[in-house]
Amino acid sequence: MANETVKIPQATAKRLPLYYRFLKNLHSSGKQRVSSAELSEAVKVDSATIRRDFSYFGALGKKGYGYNVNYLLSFFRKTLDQDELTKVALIGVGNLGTAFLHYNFLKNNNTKIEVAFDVDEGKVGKTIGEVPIFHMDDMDKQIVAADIQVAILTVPAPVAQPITDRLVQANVKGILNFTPARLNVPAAIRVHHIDLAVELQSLVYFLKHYPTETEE
Amino acid sequence: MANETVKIPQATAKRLPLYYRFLKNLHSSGKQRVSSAELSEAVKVDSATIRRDFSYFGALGKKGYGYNVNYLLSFFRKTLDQDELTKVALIGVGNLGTAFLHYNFLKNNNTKIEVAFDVDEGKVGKTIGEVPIFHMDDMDKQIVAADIQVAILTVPAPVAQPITDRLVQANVKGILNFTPARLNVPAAIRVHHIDLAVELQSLVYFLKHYPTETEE
DNA sequence: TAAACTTTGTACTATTTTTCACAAAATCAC
DNA sequence: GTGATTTTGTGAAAAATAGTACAAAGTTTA
Repeated sequence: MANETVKIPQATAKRLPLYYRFLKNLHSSGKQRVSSAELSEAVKVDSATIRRDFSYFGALGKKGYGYNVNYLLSFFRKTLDQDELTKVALIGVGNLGTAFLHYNFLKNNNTKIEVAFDVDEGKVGKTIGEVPIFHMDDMDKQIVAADIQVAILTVPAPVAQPITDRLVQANVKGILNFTPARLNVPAAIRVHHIDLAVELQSLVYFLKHYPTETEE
Repeated sequence: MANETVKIPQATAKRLPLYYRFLKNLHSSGKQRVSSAELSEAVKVDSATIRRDFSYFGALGKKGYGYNVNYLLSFFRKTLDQDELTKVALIGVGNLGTAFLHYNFLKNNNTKIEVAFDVDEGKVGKTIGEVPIFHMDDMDKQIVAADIQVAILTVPAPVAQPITDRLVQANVKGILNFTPARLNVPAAIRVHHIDLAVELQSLVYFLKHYPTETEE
């Protein structure tokens, strides 16, 4: 499962999907080769950092030439397990949840939202972006049955923890948490936290206190 | 404007809004005092890190006692400029944009979405969450007139850069970018980038390659 | 073929962030 | 009031991340 030889630094691992997307862009625009300097310009990451990131996977480039787009792309496809589908459930079909359902993650991606859940009877039974919406009461059963590995949590904050407990029970391994709640989960479960209000506030803080500073 | 004595580390600055929110919770639940250990449990940040973060602002706590919730709260309110309102514009009233408009940022916060823009004539003229929606053609004029400082960018990727150029022209100082595009802006403009697809992909990568590892 | 040029991969250095661990100061219990 | 307990604030160490600079190895040009 963990099939790389060396442990990749977390900071690097977070940039991989970004690299992958830009490589896809380059590929579809017909580009054959690319240098770390060009890539740097596009993704706004220092070119040395990019070369270092790539080097964790071995020597992927050629001196004086750069990187072969096709080679790099197929390498990353393997590395990011683009061939292996990860099944996702969306919990909470509010505005944010609906945005996710329309945002078709399946395209060229290794994740697919298979099912969505909500308490609103007006939504249950409908389909958004080809994803069927079920009632929250059926969540646990359905998630186990469909062998869902990841949940996107877009529910009101007060119910975030109890629902999380149910997700853990249902064998979910990762949670993308959009609620402001900080979730309590066993160590084996991975939670990524995206807090929209905090993002906006911290942007404002930086604006006021770091007048002209380097980027995030 | 930059009114703290010392430069606060960026990592610390990003945690401040989080601390602030949990302090508000504690306050409204009637708690008088709190230790770094308790806070650590709640926000999932190491207690030593919390103490260090606080210490950048001076000695806010009392040994053997902890921190006074009221004192800390009013201190952070000042520090985070909760009294000073930052005006925000929302560009692109799709699903994600609509989610923002319903998410009433005004409550207890220092930011307010004043106006929204879209190209869809069906949306122009309407109001969502008390925020009026104007046509994109009027954006530049309106943003200058309303003295908007921050823009939330929830538009399709292909138009992200041209719209950004207009925002820069209109004197916007910060952009919260939800499009996959990496924006080119002058050094003085701050861009925070939240890439939903990348977040999901990197969660999946961590799940597959770091079986039981520490949190993000 | 040879000289000029390009670009990687990485040793080394710098910076940032986190954590340990403990003295000092205060609280708490009785 | 006194001793046990709690908890901060921070020096120092460790860990993580980023950036500089350059030899090496290739490409390109002519």
